Amino acid sequence: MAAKRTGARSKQPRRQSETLQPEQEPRGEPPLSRERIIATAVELLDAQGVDGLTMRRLADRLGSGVMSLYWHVDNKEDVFDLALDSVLEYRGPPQTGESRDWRAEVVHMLDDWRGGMLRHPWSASLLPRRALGPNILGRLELLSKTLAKAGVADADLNVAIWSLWNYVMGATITRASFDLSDDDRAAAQQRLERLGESYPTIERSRLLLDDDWEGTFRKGLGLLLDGLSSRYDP
Amino acid sequence: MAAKRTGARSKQPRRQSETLQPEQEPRGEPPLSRERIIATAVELLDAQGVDGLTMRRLADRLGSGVMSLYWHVDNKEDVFDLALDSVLEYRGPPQTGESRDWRAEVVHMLDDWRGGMLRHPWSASLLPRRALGPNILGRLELLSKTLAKAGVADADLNVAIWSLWNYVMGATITRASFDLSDDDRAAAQQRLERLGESYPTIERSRLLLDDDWEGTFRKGLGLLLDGLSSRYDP
DNA sequence: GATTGACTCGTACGGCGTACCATACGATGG
DNA sequence: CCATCGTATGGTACGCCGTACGAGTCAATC
Repeated sequence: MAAKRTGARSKQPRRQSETLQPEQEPRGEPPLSRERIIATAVELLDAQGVDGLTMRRLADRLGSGVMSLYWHVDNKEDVFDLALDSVLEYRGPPQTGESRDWRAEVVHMLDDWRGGMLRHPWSASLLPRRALGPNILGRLELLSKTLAKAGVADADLNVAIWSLWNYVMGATITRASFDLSDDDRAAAQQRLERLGESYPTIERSRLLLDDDWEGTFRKGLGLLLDGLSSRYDP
Repeated sequence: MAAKRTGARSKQPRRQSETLQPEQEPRGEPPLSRERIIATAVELLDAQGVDGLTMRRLADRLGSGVMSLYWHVDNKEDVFDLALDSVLEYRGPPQTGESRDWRAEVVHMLDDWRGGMLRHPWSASLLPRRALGPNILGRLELLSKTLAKAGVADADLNVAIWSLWNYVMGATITRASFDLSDDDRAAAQQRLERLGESYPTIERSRLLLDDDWEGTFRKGLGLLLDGLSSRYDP
């Protein structure tokens, strides 16, 4: 059976010229490492989306063999977990630690969280399906601490946190998905126009064409925090 | 080439006995149809999750060849779209149409929406990634109409709708994901205990062990609607 | 009887994740 | 100096996937 396989262009074995000493890394690729794998995975995910990440492509980008990856990571799920956590780091609010009110602090962290996920649109929909990594737990801890300091009673703390979580996740997943396919909105608009009589109200309000994601997010978050405030610090 | 394939138990060509008229469908499998394919896909998704649905398994369950499916559906994505929409139908509020206040109406629809998705836990995380089908558009239209009738100004309508959407989607996706893996929570608890010092507040509030999803959902939704009410019908 | 259109499905292709195994190489220590 | 061993690399192969292609069956029609 003659191999019909594609190129597999032989990579010559590093031995390019013995007179020229190897310097450090002219172009022979730095060695594999967990960190480099994750960074490259994030690049690949940003460029090609969730389905675009395959172990083969990842190895290609790294200039290595596929199976070499498995020395550094357990499996593909592991790559997802690590890439996801790497994108959720939080450096904290910009100013001094004490001068701001709890509401500004909360809004800043949530906004930064959402921003990080939107810069890597594959991340939002991945987050709920994976175990919670250290960075997202850190954000929850900070949120928890801020709200507690603001006077939210222990009994109501979890409701408040999960409500904010739900809102941010829903907003970001929705936004990231719509972002990926602008034509979906065109298609939806067309469908709406064809079936105009079926959906008069959302057609009139141009719900699906609303472009002001940022503003809508902030205002909705405001509604939620209003609900919180009216209950806990009238 | 001897067929090494599995069973493929030859379906005799319906011609079983000309004296006995064919009844309707003794056990020869009803014929393939778009509807039967979708119903079976939903069964399979419920039983095995998103990754459990493959065209081969689907065909197996239907007692047909794999490629026969492609006469009735375009491709696997099509199957997802149809299965998803089939799960999002809304039959409306239980009582007479006029007597209830807008808030009860909204809560009922959103609760029913969430319930439907949780009965099919694969559906929630699928919804944002696919084009909006007629059933979910119908829900948005109803929501839109109810809020408009309740006095929400046109300019604020989209913010209100998207906020509710975000909240419901976030809550349901999160819940459905946690549902799938109870051990995630055990693992998270363990991690929290090992790293107790890193996350004291969320450990103390037992955030990740909170079991009252239903109650948390309702209370958070209450917060959001409070924010809405305080603005639009003080 | 020939033709057509609706429907079914076997085969095959390219791609996937990853198990298994052979290899290469620096450090160790006899 | 050679043997051994831990670290790291990667080729091959297996079983699974989605689906293109084209051959087949069968009822209705001419």
